[in-house]
Amino acid sequence: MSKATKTIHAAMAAHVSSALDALQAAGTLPEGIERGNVTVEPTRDPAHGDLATNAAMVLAKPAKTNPRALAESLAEELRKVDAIDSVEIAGPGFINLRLSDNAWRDELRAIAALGETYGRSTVGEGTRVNVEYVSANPTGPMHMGHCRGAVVGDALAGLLEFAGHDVTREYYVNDAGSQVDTLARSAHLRYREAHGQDIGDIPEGYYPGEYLKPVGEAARERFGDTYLEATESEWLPVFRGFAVERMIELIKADLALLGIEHDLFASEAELQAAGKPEAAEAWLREHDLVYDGELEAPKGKTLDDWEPVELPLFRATRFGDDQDRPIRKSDGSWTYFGADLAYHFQKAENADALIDIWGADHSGTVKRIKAAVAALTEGSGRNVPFDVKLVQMVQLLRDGEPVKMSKRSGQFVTLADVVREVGKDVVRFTMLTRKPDAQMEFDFAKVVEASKDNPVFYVQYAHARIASTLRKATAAGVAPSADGLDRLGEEELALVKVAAQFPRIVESAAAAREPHRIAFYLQDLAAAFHAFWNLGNDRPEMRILVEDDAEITSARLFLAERIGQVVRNGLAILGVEAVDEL
RNA sequence: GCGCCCGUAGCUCAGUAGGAUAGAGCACCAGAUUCCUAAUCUGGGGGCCACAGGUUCGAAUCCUGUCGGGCGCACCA
Repeated sequence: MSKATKTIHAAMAAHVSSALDALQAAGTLPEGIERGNVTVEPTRDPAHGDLATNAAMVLAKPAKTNPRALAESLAEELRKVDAIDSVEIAGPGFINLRLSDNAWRDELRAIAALGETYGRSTVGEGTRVNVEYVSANPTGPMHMGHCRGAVVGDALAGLLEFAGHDVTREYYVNDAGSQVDTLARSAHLRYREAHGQDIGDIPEGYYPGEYLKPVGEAARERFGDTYLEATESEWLPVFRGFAVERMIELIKADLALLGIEHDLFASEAELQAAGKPEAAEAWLREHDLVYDGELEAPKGKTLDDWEPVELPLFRATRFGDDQDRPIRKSDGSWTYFGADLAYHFQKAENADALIDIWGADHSGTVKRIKAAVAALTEGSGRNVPFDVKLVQMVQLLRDGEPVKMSKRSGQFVTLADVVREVGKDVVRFTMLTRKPDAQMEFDFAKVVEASKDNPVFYVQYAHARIASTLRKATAAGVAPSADGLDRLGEEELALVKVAAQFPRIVESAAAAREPHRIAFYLQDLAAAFHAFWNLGNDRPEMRILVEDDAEITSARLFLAERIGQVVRNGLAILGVEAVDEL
């Protein structure tokens, strides 16, 4: 990023860093000191100034001096910086910085110059991150149980991209397990139905959902009566492939409603056909990470049919798991874990870091798959950071009453229904108004409510207010302009200070891999804007549009336009569209 | 029995890689309204950050233990 467009917080961090360099050059501070803990952040209390650094406190010990003395030298360096108005030492050794009003006005110009790239970061340094999310079994349409993981995964992917990573959005299709046999049988049943046969009630062990009827119809069109009288061993493989293909189309269409499009659908069946699990096993055996052994009977619960069997076991305990894990079943086929392990090896081939988004019900399997990736790192010497993000359940409510769902009868609330009812943007934003590892409620009535209690509305309203004001200004023949920015005072600059935080919020949210922080930030920004707006209620001279003062009006319009820009940029990360009218 | 997640205001939740006097909304109390969008606004009360130790300049945050809640613990997927 060029110096001209360096955002203010980045610039200040750089100034502190240069000041420390100067102290080292002068011998005040020893060379080679670890600065990782040095922070430059906004203060909580405006009385402390705009920014504070803990540098003196953190570095005092390794520098073998006391914090106040070090703070004095550092303060002296920082006073040389133009943008800094005052430097004060406070408390145990905080250095409080107050920036000049012009520095904040410049930030406004920077937002204007950078436009939709304001807040973009290069911290990702182009590292290739693979985010795997959704990965619902291809046996039916998406239901609300999949929704949160889908949104969180997609928003995280967007966030990492914005922070400078090269992101791959991947979906793992579990098309090799026994549930696909069930799908194929259910589809064949509907195929017979489509030929006019009376299939009666859907038997136990079949998927009952209506969504398979069109699949049966399509099968009739494709295959005619070829498989009507055939034996199961003849039609099963055909119907597996056919039904899975249809289900993936269905799922892609559902995801599209949410604005989600994966880069890659990785098939478990193809993975197995390509011999990836065998290759992984061979490699692990070479490195003594897989051996043949017996599992102990599970403790704390009694299994009547427990029999010790020798199986190929992965040494998961070596990487922190509670027991070693079988990669093949006694019949020689792959366990889910065995295939999943190979799948993660495959993903790691084309990525520098892996992230999985899972439902919380899979928490028990986190350790073994983390162990698998750790083993890959150990065996190959290539470090592949791997994160599993668990997403908690969503309780669906309608006016406070739980929405009944029964998977057994095939009656569940589909994602498509919900998106059609409340809209994509409401679903996406609402899913991000709580940190993912906390359970949340989703009330159909509340999420569409037009009040400030509804975060989606509150943020959109800020954007719409700005758009409306700009429209009104245009009609009155006034345009935004940076010419009168000097006229912007304390109240306006308070708003700029919130907006200016956006780039660092992006960086910290990306580092923590927590897209919900963007949603919370946008609420803060919207609140700051609404607060500024409300000043005009009691003080007409504080309104954006001030009659008989074109200069202040233009300057405030310039400000408003920039706030709208930051709101848009934030919403764009989350995949939510900003609206100009409500 | 073991593992993971969680415990912050009456309620729902934040808390920015350990920072200064722990925040917001709802609810409650007291006020405001000829308004660029009142689709509200201003102010106020309200906390042993589950509990007890520890680490350090400093802990809601990190470590240990206890209590309480949730989830998981098969060659399932």
